[in-house]
Amino acid sequence: MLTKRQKQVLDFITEYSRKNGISPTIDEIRKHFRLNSVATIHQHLESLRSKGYLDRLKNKTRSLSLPKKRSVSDLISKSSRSGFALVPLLGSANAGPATFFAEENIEAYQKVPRTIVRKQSGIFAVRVDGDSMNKASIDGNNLEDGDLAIIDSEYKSPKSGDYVLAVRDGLANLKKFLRDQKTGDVILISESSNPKHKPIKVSSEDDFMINGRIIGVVKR
Amino acid sequence: MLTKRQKQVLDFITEYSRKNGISPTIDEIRKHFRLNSVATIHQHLESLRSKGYLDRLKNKTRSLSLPKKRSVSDLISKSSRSGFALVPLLGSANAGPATFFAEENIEAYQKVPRTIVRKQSGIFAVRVDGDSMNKASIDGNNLEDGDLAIIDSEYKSPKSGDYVLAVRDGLANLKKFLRDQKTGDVILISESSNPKHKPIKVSSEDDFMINGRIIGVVKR
DNA sequence: TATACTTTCGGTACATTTTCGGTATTGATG
DNA sequence: CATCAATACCGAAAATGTACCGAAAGTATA
Repeated sequence: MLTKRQKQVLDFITEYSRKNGISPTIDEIRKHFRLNSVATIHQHLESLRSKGYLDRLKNKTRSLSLPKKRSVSDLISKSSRSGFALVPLLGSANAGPATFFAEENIEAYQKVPRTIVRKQSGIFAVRVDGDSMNKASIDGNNLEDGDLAIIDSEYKSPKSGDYVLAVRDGLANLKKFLRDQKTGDVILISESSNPKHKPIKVSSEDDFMINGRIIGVVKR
Repeated sequence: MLTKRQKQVLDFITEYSRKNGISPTIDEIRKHFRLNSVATIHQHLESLRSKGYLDRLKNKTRSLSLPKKRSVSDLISKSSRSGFALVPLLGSANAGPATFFAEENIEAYQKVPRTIVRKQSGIFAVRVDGDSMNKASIDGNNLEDGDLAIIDSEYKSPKSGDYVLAVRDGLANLKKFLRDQKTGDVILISESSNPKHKPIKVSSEDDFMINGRIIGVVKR
């Protein structure tokens, strides 16, 4: 299909674009190959275009682009049009340290009905791990092992009775949030069939923070 | 596609907004680039807007905002740049009817290391349901309940010994594929610690089809 | 209304792409 | 072997696009 030189040029454009976020100018390509005329590169680009390996606009600088790969990005845009949102799944709650709010820790992008997720941003999902909340009810669903809890991370000042993702001493947990009327103390409840999960009273010295509210459940 | 300068301006706006929670004024952008006329910046903003990289309100101070669209496709391209692919997760194998190869049934987009997925297309994931393959070993991993099997759907002519996603009478199953040397018959094996799973001999009348080969496992 | 911003206008300099006519090299083919 | 076709390359000029300017006019808002 492609000649050796054409492939070299295409590879260079691909690499350059990946590194810099924008495509090179013809002259930059010329320099890279230590040629003397931009006309040469221009010809290669024209060949690549006619063979379908490259898209470009007339007379526009840095307008080279690789033809779309049909598959994934197509599906993505379709899903967001059709009543679903894609929210990042950030591992398990009730499990590891709460350092997981980093991009590297996105396991997957979960399709969630728009009936649950109405906002555009600030939403993520965590996997429910264990039985500590299996009697909690969110929109009629309880939170069982393996389910996904959908979290609104922009809701950080919970009211008594809210279900939240709480981080205490670096550990993330799904809990019911209660505030003692008199003392103002925060109490975290496990709503579980398993009596070993006791309420936790948060003292002011604790390294404590609410990471968001549970706004829905996706059953496994 | 953006020009170099346009990209610089967009990057500055993105950073500034992230840091300050509010977008910059045109004059602040001008200062940052040490230019002498706000008209220049104004032009860049107009270009960015017309290319869909920026939303803004007329005559409103600090009304620049990044369109929501960009986030997902950004993540996609980022994830593919950083050693991962996003593959659609199409429900459970060993479970329902094999009608799930439809777009509506995508549950999520799973991040999978490029060490497993080397191709651009034709890859999807299914959830392993049950213990029927828990003694199978794929790259040293066995297939336990809740794991994800990564399938290459463009590999439809398996060799004896391959692990495959097979569909028989409308039911999808993960199996080991064997072909009888003499008769040419196809036999599907469950590699399980549970002896109740018996080998299945496929007769030519069966509605039978190989949907792809298991190329990897993502442990849960 | 004062002032802080945004928008519009006309114009310059420079950067980049496109076009044109032409040479050199290679490999296949009658 | 001569020839043809395809590829790779060149230099220079023409055409187009991009980045920038200063000044003035228009809008939002305290």
